Amino acid sequence: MYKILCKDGNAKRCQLETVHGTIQTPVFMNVGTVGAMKGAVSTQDLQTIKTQVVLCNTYHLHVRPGDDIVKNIGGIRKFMVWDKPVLTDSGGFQVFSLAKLRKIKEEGVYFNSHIDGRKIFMGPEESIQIQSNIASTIAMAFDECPPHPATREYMKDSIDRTTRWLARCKKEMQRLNGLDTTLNKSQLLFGINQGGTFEDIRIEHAKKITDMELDGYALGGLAVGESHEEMYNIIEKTMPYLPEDKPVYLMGVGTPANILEAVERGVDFFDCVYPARNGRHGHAYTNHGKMNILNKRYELDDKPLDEECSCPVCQTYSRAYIRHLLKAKEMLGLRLMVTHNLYFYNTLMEEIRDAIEKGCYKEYKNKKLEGFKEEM
RNA sequence: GUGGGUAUGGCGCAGUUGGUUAGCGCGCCAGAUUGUGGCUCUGGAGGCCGAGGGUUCAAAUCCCUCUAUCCACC
Repeated sequence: MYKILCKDGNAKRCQLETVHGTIQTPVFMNVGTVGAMKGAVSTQDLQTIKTQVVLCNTYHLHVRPGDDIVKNIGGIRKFMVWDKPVLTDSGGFQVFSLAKLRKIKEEGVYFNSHIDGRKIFMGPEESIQIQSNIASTIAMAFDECPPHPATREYMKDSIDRTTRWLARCKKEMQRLNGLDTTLNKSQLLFGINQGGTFEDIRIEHAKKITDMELDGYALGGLAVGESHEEMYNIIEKTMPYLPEDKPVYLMGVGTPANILEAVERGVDFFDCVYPARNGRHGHAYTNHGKMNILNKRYELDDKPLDEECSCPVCQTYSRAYIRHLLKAKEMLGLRLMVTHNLYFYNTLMEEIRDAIEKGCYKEYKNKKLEGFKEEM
């Protein structure tokens, strides 16, 4: 079901066939943590901005509305009215991002809910059960995303536990996919490689999880504070130890430049909160770099966010108007910014796929990176 | 008209018994943010403290006059 269509250097143009449709890679998954894109972007809007996969979060959906409710309604895709693939993150990242609200034990993680403080236990089995209830297309293994920097000792203990958790995830997934009551019996499971910036730990871990024969693999624990060079180095050093006939997902990354570099090193899947979060905060991504629309210089600017962009927002609204909406804290401003940014990212991925097919990825990448450095 | 209150950056306010370069919130101007808590954080600009005079080594702070404004009463 995962096919390599062509390669250009290490850059891969592939497709992943799933029960919910075929994903063309490299792909940027659009983050909709609680079953909704932030910024009032509807799943109807997603059709026009070329979204292929929506990423939801296990922990967040478990806390609210509850995965039992999602299952009762018929799964997350029916719930949010989105018939294409959905990937659920396992809650592993919340081990990192909600560090003050949790305790890690061998059996799993004890959280205090960020909503009402109540105790929540999530281990590998629970995470997979929740993801099965949500009925996403792809489930992620429950891991620990270790902090950066971390000592060698901490990192070794952490990835050993993550490996043990992965075995439990796989076992639970096999059990659930065999039950008649399961909504998506073809749910895929991706394992997550960890090891921080320690090359040898990364490689050792990559070998171990490759042996466990999962449907796909992810590089986790990157873009958590290390430099870009360290991140690119880890990708380069680790990729040879992950199977080439399986998709690879670089979790939580990143900027358009990060994505261009990672694709060149063979990565298929990406996701990042940047286009949505930075959009809400006034940053528009354009072919000429990142623009802070809140800056005074755009007060009277009647040009679109990006003159080379053909998204519905750029066809209609001016920088000055969008700036005004954000200043006035109008919801429409957030929506227009996020819509444009997601369209920009999705279009970037389309161009990347096209460049790989044409065998001119390197030239495309360099030209693109030059453009990002230009001043508006 | 009488009595009382208040005048401090664009707005709203702190400024202790007078004591070094007058603070705070919002706003403004910038910057961060990488498997999302519609957040949060970090910088920066901007004030002859209503006007004039006096007391004092020293006044946003005490005294006098004026101006503006608010409240109550006639």
